[in-house]
Amino acid sequence: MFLSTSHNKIDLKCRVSIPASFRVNLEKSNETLILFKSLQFKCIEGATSTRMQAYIDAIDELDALSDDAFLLRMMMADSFEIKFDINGRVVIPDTLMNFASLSDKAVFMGIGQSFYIWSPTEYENQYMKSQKILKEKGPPKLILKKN
Amino acid sequence: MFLSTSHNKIDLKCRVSIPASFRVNLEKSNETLILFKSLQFKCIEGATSTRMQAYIDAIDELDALSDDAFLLRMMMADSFEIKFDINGRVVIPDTLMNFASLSDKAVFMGIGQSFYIWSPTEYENQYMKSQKILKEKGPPKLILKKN
DNA sequence: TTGACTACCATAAATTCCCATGTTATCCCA
DNA sequence: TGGGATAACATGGGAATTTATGGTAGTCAA
Repeated sequence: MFLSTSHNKIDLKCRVSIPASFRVNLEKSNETLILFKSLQFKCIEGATSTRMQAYIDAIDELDALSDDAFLLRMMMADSFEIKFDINGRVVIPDTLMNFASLSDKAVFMGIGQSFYIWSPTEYENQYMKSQKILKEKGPPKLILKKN
Repeated sequence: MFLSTSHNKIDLKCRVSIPASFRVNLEKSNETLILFKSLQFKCIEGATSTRMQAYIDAIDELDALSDDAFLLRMMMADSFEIKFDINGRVVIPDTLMNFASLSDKAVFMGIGQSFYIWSPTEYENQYMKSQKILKEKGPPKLILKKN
């Protein structure tokens, strides 16, 4: 489970510490980390190789000739298998730095099965948006049910 | 089941004892504790990892672009897997301290499947509110499900 | 030989672990 | 039933570890 949010620094070599709890999560399940462009947002998504496979399988379910499938494949093509240094840092590939408009700060946001890496401003926007939706529409139905 | 209410101290390191009965509850079922921002109140909610996993699984079931999925992912970002120290204390993450306006006292309130952590003043407010509703509207109609 | 990349070392700050202590609750036996 | 012994609990503090991050030296390729 990837949970919680943390703000880490990106240095001049595009190195950044992956939050310890995320790392532990990967080590526990003995998984490698994949970074790729989010399909929905202007951010990087991080997931285990297993989870990545699930995405790829989902694409196969689509009509192979459809525009959707085409777009998804193009997005997936920019995915990277990431190695850690001895201190738990990774280097974020240029392509992804640009895609997510990252410079010197990264916001790591655990969303359960995977996590997002945002630029601080983009993160702020999304957070505000969530607060607005929550105010207007209230919490998701399933939350209310289980209480 | 989490039941009863208790008032505990939060120290300078943001540590607080989880009421023993709650702890026993978690240990018995061999669960880890998750703390997160309540979607309905200005308080922290505590739940088991199993329960949280159910929410995570639910995200995949939803339309990935829907508001509900969006809110649930945000909820994960504001959730923390919490470890106990040898004395049954936990550290409350800064984000949650701020969200619930906690400083040096916490009110633990068991509500069955999960529990709330309030600041004393916020707890007082909610309690008064419940008393007022009870007076005006009378007790709630409760329909029990058959097992 | 330069530039990019990788592996490793160093350090300060934050976090975790564990021991100590007072207080409350529980037990047990007269 | 009273009261002392014992255990459980809540809380404080300090030592040890982990984490995030800066830096340097070595490696490979152009």
